[in-house]
Amino acid sequence: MDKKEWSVFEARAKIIKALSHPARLFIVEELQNGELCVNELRDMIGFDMSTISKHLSILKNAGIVDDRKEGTTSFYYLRVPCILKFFGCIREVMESNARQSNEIMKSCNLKFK
Amino acid sequence: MDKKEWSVFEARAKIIKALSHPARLFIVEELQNGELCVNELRDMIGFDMSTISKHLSILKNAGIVDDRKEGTTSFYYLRVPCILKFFGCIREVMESNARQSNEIMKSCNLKFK
DNA sequence: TGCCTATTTGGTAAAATAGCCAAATATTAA
DNA sequence: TTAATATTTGGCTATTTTACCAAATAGGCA
Repeated sequence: MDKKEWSVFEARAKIIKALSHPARLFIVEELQNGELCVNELRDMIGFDMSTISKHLSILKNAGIVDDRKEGTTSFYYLRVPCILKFFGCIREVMESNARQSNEIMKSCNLKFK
Repeated sequence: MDKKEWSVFEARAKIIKALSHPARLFIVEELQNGELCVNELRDMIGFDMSTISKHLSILKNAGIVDDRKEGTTSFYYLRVPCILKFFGCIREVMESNARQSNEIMKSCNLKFK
């Protein structure tokens, strides 16, 4: 594959990678309902504030969120709402996986409790 | 956050993480056009065959692709076509990023060549 | 059986990621 | 100016990821 084409896939992967962590997924999902500051997210998620701050900077660096300063507080918000369409698809994958597991269980004559 | 809720985000993150590598994105995109074997993908991407095989197993493990054996050959195919909707959104993020860079350039009186 | 082809698996080294703590920065209030 | 608050940054360690090579596995065919 040529270098130029590969760099397109790298750029896409960078954005997706920014979403590939539970804390960051949680943040994106929460920001649907409006902006939040680092403090508030820390209280919801429970990691160290510095950890949350770094997750936010990864999302910001990917262009998924942006921030707005007010005094000493940084309010983060979703910059690209279409990200939310992602979740529908992820859900489909999970349901499809569950269906498959279910069939395997059945074929072994097992049942979910 | 409670443990159970967190595990949902972990499950989602696992699926997204499976997509967060340029080779794996390339594979998914190629599989839109029909199934391919490891060999063919190796020729297109250029990594070692064992590397490709491992990328495929990550995608399979996430439930995104599945395989069908024919003799010694494994044909891989997309199991969940909705994955493709992802790319539209990724593109939007990239365009939005480009727009922003462009505005920063402008505000510095610079232009793209 | 023994060889050839296609793929997977195990091992390993280098790089990236994630979390915490402590320290630095910045803004507001006293 | 000093103190208090909100956030970011640097440093460190532990873990995970990635890619290669070599070896193992499996099917098809002479």
